[in-house]
Amino acid sequence: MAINNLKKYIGQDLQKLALKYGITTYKAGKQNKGWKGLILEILAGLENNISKAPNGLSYELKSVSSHYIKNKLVPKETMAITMINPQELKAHSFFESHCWAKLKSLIFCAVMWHGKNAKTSELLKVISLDFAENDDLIKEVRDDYDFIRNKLIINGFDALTGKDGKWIQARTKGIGGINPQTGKKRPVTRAFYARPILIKKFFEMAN
DNA sequence: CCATGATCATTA
DNA sequence: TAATGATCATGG
Repeated sequence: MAINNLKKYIGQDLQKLALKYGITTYKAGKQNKGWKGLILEILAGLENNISKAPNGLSYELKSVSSHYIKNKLVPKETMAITMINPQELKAHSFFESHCWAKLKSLIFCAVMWHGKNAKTSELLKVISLDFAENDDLIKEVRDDYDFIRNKLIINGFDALTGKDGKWIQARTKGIGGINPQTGKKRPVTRAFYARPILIKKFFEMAN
């Protein structure tokens, strides 16, 4: 079980493990922002399949930067869920979506946040969550999804913003910057993100 | 190029 | 300072 594999590493410095498995954490003064996620996938026994969604398995592995405030674990940031494909978003309802497939069964890792550009990070906590289609929380998340979906259908992809949604949002997520080959700006893409209050809920549910 | 792994940096 | 938008490395 992946959970137990991960729990063995609680309290350890993930950077040392990343080094051991040959994962780049920094390069030319910039951080590989995904390194924590990659090392956790290896530690869980997932064979680091970077390919598309279903991870090949029945759950989704996520991590989030957190810190302790008065002995309580508090998420610092939002969490990326999955990319938005405009065609698929139009065609699929929430429970048919990739977004739901990833959310309904996930393993959630809290990692220590040591400030911006910190090179070290310990694994704090590993929890697993399973949702049902009739959970109250899921119904509200579905409402957010439907809102975003309707906006896409009516106003188009460009009308979406990160402001929409109570629990989840449609934020920009892409490689960014300028394409050195063409000199043009790279296309803007979006992804579903879980807002911090949703992550807090996850922590509460695990208690 | 695009999707995956998220965090960084600027705005409001 | 919270929230939104921009950005980085990797691999198929």
